[in-house]
Amino acid sequence: MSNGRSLLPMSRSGADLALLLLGGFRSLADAATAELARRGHEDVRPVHDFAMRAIAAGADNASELGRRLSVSKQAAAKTVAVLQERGHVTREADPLDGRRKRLRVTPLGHEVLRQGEAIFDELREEWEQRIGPEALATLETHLTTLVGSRPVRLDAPGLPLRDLDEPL
Amino acid sequence: MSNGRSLLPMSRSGADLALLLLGGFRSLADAATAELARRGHEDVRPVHDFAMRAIAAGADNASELGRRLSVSKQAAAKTVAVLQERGHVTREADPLDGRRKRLRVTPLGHEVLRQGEAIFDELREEWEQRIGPEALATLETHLTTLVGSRPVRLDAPGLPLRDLDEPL
DNA sequence: CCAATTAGACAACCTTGTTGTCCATCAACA
DNA sequence: TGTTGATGGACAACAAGGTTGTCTAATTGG
Repeated sequence: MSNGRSLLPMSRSGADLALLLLGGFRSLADAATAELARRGHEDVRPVHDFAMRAIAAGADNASELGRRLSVSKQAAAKTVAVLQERGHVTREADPLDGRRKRLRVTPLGHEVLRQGEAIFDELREEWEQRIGPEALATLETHLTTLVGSRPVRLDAPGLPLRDLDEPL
Repeated sequence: MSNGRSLLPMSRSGADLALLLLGGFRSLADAATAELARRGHEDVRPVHDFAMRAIAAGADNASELGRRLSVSKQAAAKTVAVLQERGHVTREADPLDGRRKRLRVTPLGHEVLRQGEAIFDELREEWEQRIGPEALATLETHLTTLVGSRPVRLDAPGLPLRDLDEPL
């Protein structure tokens, strides 16, 4: 009686659960990336969205961004470089601190953020229609309980968790 | 009554849902990788586990492995190379087909698989204890409905989905 | 028997991370 | 004021895990 439902033909292994979660994420992320591309914003990945969001939320220099994203400042700087190249953020010298380059999300960047958000919300609604709003809400509640609010890194699943540049 | 629970301070955005799913996966995967390392199997990532499982399940050459993992045969070959180097799989000439190198999971490889499975199952049990077995089962059922049984790729979330080597 | 397909090797490259080093600037304190 | 330490950023080198493209050898099918 280790499992009262052993008659149902469904996955009960921990590994399958993990794959299911990953599959869920990828479904959403891939669909969103594709849709964003269709709307004219090529090659915007979750990482970019996430980074812009952090910048908009106050991480206005590369080092700070790295800290928020739990990533080295060098990695953050690289991401910033591509965002800048695409015109999604600007970098200008900080008049108050000669070391800093102040980051700001451009109107174009904000537009991308807005559309990304809308697309994710549409996808979520689709899911609501498929399993019902209550079921989805419950799922979210439980996941929140399980995952907690630890910061989530967006990079490749399976990288070793290491100490980062200048740890807190 | 668009949402009967609007008083609860929880996420209702599609992006948060995605992050929650990713967070769930990473929680499990990171914990499993760490625990596996603690048990003496350093640096075994989900990709390796997944690949070994496919090999054990019959993908006994690199090209076939690539197909099963939805990855180019070259990428599969690289993975095989590290598995071989670690003594988790062997590669020997196929006597029936001079082109093929037949892959086989070694006893050590099987041991890693076994332990990995056990660890994931333990993690799942932990989750069961935190939200209850029924809740977790429901969550799995719903997720299965939503993501279906499409093959899930384990690589970095956010890579563009492209046509692969020698498409089906 | 020849043409097409397939397995694998090899090389070059991309992306997104990581270190490590180095310099300029700021902040703090004797 | 001046030295010392911390911080921001740039640059280079490298790793992991993907991708393509090209090439050879072996097998398979007409």
